[in-house]
Amino acid sequence: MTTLSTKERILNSTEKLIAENGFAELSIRKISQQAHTNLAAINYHFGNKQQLINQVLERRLNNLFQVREKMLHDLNQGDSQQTCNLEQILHAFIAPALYMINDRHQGGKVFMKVLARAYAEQSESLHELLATRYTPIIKEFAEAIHLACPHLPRQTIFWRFHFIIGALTYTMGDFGASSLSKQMPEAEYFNQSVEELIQFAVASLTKPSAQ
Amino acid sequence: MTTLSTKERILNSTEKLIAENGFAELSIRKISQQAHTNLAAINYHFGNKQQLINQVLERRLNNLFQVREKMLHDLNQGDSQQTCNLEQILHAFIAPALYMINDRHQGGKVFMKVLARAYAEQSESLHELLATRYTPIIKEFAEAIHLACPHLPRQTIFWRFHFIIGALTYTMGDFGASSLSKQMPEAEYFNQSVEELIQFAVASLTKPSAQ
DNA sequence: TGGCAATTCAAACGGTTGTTTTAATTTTTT
DNA sequence: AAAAAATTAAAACAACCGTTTGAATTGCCA
Repeated sequence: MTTLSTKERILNSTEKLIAENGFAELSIRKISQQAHTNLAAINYHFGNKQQLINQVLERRLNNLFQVREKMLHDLNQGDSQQTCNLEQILHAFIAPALYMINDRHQGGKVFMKVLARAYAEQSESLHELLATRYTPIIKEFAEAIHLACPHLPRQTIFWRFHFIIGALTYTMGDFGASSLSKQMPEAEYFNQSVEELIQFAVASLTKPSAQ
Repeated sequence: MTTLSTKERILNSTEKLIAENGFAELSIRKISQQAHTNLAAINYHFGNKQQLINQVLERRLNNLFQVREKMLHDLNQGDSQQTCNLEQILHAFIAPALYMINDRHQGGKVFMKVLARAYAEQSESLHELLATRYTPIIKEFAEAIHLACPHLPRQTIFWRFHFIIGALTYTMGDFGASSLSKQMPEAEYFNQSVEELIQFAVASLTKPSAQ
């Protein structure tokens, strides 16, 4: 166990508290207590509560989208035709998010609940973050899917990709609370959910659109 | 405009405030103000804040699941084989939720955001409500899907139905906040989302599992 | 080692929170 | 019309909220 800086301890504690009790019960007093620091340290390091929450989101989202983008680009690199397997594309989008959950050391498991909650709260800062910084990557993925699924109209792809993101977000927030997880070891449940979600996404994009 | 009872006005105001600002900013003072009543009226009619929130959830969920169940049973009635069209089954599950959103008079549009937020907050009362009262209906739907999709193992169906519920929940919470909606009239956007989501769900259950 | 900057700390600020109490008012019943 | 019950209202409760202030402490560079 390495010693963490005050700033890091505050970020980790905030993440944990949001995941456990939601935004409604979050207070900087509880945060400072959990982080074994003083109340004023939060305002000193982050300005105010909202900016602290923003940094909790940014810290991990930057990493997540970076990994996704790298995995997608590595696919294009290997395939000279610029068109790659649909399953690989969806893997590049879904797996980093779920692997993040399983990585206990980085605390990603905790963060994914934070992310799901921020979605639901329609946090302005999160919406802005996604709209400004991450839409380019989302569009890159949509474009790659379009190349892999020429049988589907562009608009249908946007819709279905939207729904896939929904299923992913919902599943991430559900981890640890699902009744299914009690029927098998957690690790097995996790691995299965990754595989099932990817297969689900592939299936949803494979069948030609009706009409 | 009929005159509503104090109790109804409190329920409606609570629903609206959660939908607009989330649970984090919800206070019974804002509720009583919006409902044009006194602060103490809330505790008088509902006991405390949490019980009020529970009733907000129950009021509409009871109706939603009732409609879903009726539509599913009507399908089984008409089809003597007990096996009915997959699209019809998914329509019976998805459409009532989205129609609820579009029904302004009943305020369902507002409620669906509340529901999406309660999901994300992992509200204990909501989880209990879903686990005790509504799992039977969920299982009925899963069983109907199983009959309509004999090519898929039972467990795969449970997974994919779970993901479909995720996509539905995510979409419901997204209404009014999506950037897509700005590109076309709201009514058209709504109708299209219903159709696209059903087609998405059908597609995800049509392709045989990859094994 | 002295001095300067960065950080931590305790204390207090004004406001808001959910809930309770007590009195006034309305509605219903006798 | 009188009495009883149900409902609304105003006021106060203690507890907690996010933020600020100013002094104490630490770490770092000269």
